[in-house]
Amino acid sequence: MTIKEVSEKYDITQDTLRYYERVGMIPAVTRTAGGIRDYKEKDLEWVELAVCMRSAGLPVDTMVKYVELSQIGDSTFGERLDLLKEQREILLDQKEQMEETLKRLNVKISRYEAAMESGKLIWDSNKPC
Amino acid sequence: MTIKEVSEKYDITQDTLRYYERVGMIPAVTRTAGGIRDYKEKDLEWVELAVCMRSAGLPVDTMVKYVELSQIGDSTFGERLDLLKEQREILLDQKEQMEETLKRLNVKISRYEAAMESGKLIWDSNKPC
DNA sequence: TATTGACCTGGAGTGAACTATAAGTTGTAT
DNA sequence: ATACAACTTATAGTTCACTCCAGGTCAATA
Repeated sequence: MTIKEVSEKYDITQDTLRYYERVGMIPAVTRTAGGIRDYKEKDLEWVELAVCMRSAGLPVDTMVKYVELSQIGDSTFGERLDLLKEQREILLDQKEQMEETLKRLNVKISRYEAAMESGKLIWDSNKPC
Repeated sequence: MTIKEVSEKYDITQDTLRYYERVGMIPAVTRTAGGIRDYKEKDLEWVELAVCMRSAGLPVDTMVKYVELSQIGDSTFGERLDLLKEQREILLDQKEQMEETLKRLNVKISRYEAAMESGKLIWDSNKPC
């Protein structure tokens, strides 16, 4: 699969795909004799994982670390498991923070809707809401 | 309340507080005769809102827009409501994406745990998991 | 009144994650 | 064989959200 096809499949730019490979967020991609990238099944799986993790805000550094450990081999199982668990904790915290903010947004939206309906303010106008 | 106290209360730096004010993410803070910031109740509420929204990843620009609309007055109610609803949609999407990633992390973690227990791999070692 | 520490502004610097550019190579269609 | 699009690398530039610094002002204390 060419870089163009992969970029379309996962909706990221070719530049980003090359960047991910360059910094080690995915292992070296299979190449043709001429040096052109030819993404195989295993390459695609790494890309898919990278895209998924980045879309949740997981730092590039962390994925790089994970890939490095994977390249070393079975001896790094424990470390990889620790890394994954740590990231899960971070994501859970972020999710909670997001839910907190969503709750606030909902309160504000309700107030605005009530205010628009009744045609008048129901809170001090120089305060945020 | 001094900037030092506010920075401690909300656990952000004084520089960040000044930055938020400078870019308009919070309205101009009350000052003493000598020009020193003296955060009043309404200032604190704006700070608190800013911190909450930022912690969920809402862009600074968006908060700036919201503050600008608020300064204009009641005529911008509709626009503010639209802005809040739009941000809610974005946050909900992000939350979904996060849940997706969490699910993946959980699958990976389970596999690693199973592999460590049984002492052997249960997936192709050159694939991500 | 002098010193000291907290505060002020304007502007420059930083780190993360891309994103763009230039100059060259590969591969395909005529 | 030649044109030309799609690829390659190395490197520089951009955006976002801070973060730091220099040089100056304000205010409480000895």
